[in-house]
Amino acid sequence: MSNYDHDKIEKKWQERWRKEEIYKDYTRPKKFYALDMFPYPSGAGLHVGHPKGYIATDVFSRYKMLQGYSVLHPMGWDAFGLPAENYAIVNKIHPRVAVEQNITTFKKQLEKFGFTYDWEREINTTDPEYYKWTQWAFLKMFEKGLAYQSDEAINWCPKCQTGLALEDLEGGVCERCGTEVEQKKMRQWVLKMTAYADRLLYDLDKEKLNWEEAILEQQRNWIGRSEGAQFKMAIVGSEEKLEVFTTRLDTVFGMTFALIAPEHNLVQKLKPQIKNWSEVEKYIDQAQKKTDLQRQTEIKKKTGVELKGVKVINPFTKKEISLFASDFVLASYGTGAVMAVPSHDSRDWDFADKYRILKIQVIDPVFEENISVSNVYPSFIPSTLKGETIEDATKRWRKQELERIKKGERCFTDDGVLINSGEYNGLASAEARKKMIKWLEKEKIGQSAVNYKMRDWVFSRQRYWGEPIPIVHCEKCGAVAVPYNELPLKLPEVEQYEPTGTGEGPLVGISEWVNTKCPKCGGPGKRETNTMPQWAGSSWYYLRYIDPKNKQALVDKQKEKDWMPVDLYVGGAEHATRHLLYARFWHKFLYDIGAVSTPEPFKRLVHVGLIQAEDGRKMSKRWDNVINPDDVIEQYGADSIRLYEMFMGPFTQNISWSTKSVVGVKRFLDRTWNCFFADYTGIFINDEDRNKWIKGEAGAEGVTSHEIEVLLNKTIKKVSEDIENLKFNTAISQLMVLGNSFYKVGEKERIPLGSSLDKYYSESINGQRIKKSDFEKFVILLAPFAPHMAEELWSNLGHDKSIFTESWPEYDPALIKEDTIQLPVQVNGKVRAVLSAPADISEEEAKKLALSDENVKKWLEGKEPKKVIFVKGRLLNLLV
RNA sequence: GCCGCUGUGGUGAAAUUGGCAGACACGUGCGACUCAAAAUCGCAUGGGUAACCCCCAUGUCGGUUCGACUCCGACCAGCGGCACCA
Repeated sequence: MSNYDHDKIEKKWQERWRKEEIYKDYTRPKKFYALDMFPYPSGAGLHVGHPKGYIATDVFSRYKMLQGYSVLHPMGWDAFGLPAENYAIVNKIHPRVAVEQNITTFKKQLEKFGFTYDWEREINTTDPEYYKWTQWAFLKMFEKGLAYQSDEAINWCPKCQTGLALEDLEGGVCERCGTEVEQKKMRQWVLKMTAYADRLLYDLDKEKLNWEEAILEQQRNWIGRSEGAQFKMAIVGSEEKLEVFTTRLDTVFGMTFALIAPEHNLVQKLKPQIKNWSEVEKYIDQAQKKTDLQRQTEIKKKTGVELKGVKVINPFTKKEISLFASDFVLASYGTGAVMAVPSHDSRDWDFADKYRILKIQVIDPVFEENISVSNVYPSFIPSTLKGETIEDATKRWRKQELERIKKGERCFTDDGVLINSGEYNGLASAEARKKMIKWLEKEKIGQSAVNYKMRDWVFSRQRYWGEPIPIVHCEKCGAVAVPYNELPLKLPEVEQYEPTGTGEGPLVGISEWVNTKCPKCGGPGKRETNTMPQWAGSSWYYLRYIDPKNKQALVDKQKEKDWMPVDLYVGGAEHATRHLLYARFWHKFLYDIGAVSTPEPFKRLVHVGLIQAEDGRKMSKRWDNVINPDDVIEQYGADSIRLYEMFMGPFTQNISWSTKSVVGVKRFLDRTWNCFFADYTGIFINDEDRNKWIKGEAGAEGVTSHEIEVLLNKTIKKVSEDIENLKFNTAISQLMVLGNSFYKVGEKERIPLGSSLDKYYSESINGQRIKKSDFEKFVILLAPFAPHMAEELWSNLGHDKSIFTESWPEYDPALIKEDTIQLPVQVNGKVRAVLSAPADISEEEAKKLALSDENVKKWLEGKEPKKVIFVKGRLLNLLV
């Protein structure tokens, strides 16, 4: 026996696992699919934060294996995209070469953790055999009219020199490089994600996704569904109509002007009528020059220009009102024009203030006797003062509101009851909206309508390092799909892959690639030179792991059914509205064409908390605070870093790394080893004695006290539950409690490591030890977290087969209850004594016991308790 | 501004979901072992108090309750998302 040499032992087991492939048993009846968000192999290599999520899925995978599941736990590389390309440009190296190098580094680093990845299923989004199916899916969308070309203005990053999707922006700047984006009109490919908006929203609930509420909420907000009404207003002296969308049709009688986006084409159409055209034109010019960022910083400063000579008729009041062009109206949302009700919309209020426009109050913040509160204020209860009823508080609040509104101090934006609204007076807002929509329908000028914040997915990039879009442009036939049997359409090798800046991709320079035949008519055609965005390959990769070598289909249908949906998906929260939205959309499309069998890809999603540097900042080369896992593994071992990252705090929380704290789990592992296998534990008389214990020979088998037996069973229960709930930190702390108690069994006989042996050998050794089978249960519980040490212990305990062929221990429900408990006794709610008592002690008994306690007597001051509160097995509270 | 999350020792954090606040671990102090140091082992460690009984203590203020880290209300601070979406 010897002390634990983590480096040697971990390498040994990793080697054996690779050889024996014990994880690749896919024949068991129960299946579990554990998925990590695959990394982007950057040049910097891994820091200790990256593997945290991988460790979690690995712990879960090993736990499920021990429970008898076939577990799919794959890994791959998301290697297309701007960062690889920019890295390649800076380092003057081809992106393909850079990616290959980086993957080698990443893989080497990951392998040191002893993960259960099935590397035969490794995928790489830049592999033509992989992106063939990315292109295939695109063509399917093209076939169904879901991939289309558009010339709308889109977000353009002048530094990355490419168009971007809405999801690629962060507060008006490019998410990658932080440059302010511009609006640029250009030809681009767009995926019709909005066609799936409702399903993307409703399936979050309907499919009962076990996702964190925070991420569900982010998706809901991002999709941003608004229900309302859309209607047309006549323009005096013109055939044109002004169509608006509103969620507050109930305020329509308060409309005192209307607003239109400056770039709206109706403005151009009304030019002959507009008396101040030069002024209007100037405003449009200015508005177009503004960046998103400028617009955002100017939120409070509303600007606009009246279209003089244009009058719009409010269909409800038949009154003529003015029309203004203003850049706070978004051309891309709704109809690009809105009705303005200054009394009940804060933006219209600001605008009306500036241009001195009339405000008419049409909503009373009140409820009449015959209208219930919930009808008017579904989510609002005014705060009450001391002793005040809700009714009183509502009245007081209403009075206050009314005064403010009358004084013109307050813009009231909640629902209420209609006033100044003709026949609709007295109706609650919600009811009024319904009736007004009916009226619009009857008059045939409008109807109910739904709008989304989410936009269609701008899908083309004017860059080199991405999947080529498999389309040929033909003068006669237009955009024609590359035939399926010609896929993959390979990305050609080029000398120059720097962006052109012209709005065309760098591929445009390779004439022998660009010039081709039209697949339809055989005439001259030109290939599409835009490439797909980074998010394309990651939108369906989890399907390819299931069937990575398939040449006939994206995934085999039976295999897909066997594994999908993903049972546990772990990754960063930053993907809430990007990857996770795209992947769900892509998946739903594949579902619709019958390629997959489930409407949702990820049944359970957990987001991993970031590991920050010790200084609390993000780990980054820039701050020189990066911790490399290789160094930690070298010093403390893979099991230690695995255990530490799971133990450092709640899994989903951001926590700062602390190298100092790693020694805590390292000590725990060493103690576990030293329990029975250190050179001189003292609890064995000699190696022969130890071997007897291992073989279970009579007289050497040891005893487990009832106390420890209870603790062991409790630990089995807690560790199982905690792993299920990804509460790894408390699972480990429970394992430590159990481990410490094992260690303490032989405490008196244990020799401190490095001590002079003579001194100890003179003392008696009584050979106290626990039963081997109980220690083995503990080792299995530890195995998902510290697999290397568990295997080594297991083999030292006399087993030939891997510990992962064993089964997860079950607890005995009879043995998780303690016989005696520490019963707290309170007097007037304060603990005055803690008494040892049988767990099932009755109230009478407990009271008797408590009344005999000195300290309890003292606090009772001789009085008889007026009331006794007894919670069985919990506490006793005496009130006097 | 709107939406969501979080606030507990010197530090990372626990708390069976309303029942002994601080499990487990880091750090620190003292002790054992050692010529010495490291490692290892033991004891202590929220604050007040010399100390016990005790008193105070889970961001702040209030409420419900026999009893609140936990539930309710208001506020404060921090983090994340969205941001003129009509």
